Amino acid sequence: MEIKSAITGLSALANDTRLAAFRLLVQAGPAGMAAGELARRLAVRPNTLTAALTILSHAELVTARRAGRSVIYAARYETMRALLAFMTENCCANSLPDAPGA
Amino acid sequence: MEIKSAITGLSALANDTRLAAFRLLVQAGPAGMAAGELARRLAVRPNTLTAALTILSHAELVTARRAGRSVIYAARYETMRALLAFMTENCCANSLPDAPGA
DNA sequence: TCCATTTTTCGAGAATATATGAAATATTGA
DNA sequence: TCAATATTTCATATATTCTCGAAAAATGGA
Repeated sequence: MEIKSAITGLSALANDTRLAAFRLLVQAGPAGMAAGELARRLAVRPNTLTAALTILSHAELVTARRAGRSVIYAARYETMRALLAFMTENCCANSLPDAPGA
Repeated sequence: MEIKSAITGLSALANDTRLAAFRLLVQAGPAGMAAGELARRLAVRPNTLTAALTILSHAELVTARRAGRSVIYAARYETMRALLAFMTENCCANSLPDAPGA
């Protein structure tokens, strides 16, 4: 993962609504969750949630698929895994395992 | 780590200058690096770097100590470790190990 | 087709973030 | 004390982010 992608991912998750939405989607698993259901659980307006999901989607942290009238969103685990790997490898170098400054 | 701290940390790292500064500090190890040296390597103005370091410091991702005329900054590995742990546990639930959606 | 449901798009405004020049502060040594 | 070095603070201008109401678009069923 490149720095640019990492910052996009970090930015996407660095927001209450988006982080909460992503966590719910992770819990929901591959089956995902409808946008409306997400909005209800997070107590945010539909259009606000759409904005949040658009940003998460642009960061490739979620996918969207239509099912009837609903749009089902699901977490993209691979991207999250790549982001965590980047942070561990590039930001923690080989420092964290030994914890020299902890 | 609480959600609030996680978002503070994610926000702090979600910026080119700050992420680059943090990476340099991680590479520098516990010895840290002077603000001026960081500014030179990152090719940013001193006051811009101060702003970046202030945000990282507020997120408890770096520490500062004065050494003569210089101020030495160092990465706080413990906070970074806690942030990664939070992201792994709370955002990836138990999903990532099995990679059901990858 | 008509209507209800679900989600998205649009436009606007408030709030926040970012980078800057200039000035101020802290430290050292002559 | 004075000057040089290193960093921070301040005020500001620009840019971006965030949320919202209203309207539009997509879908399914009567």
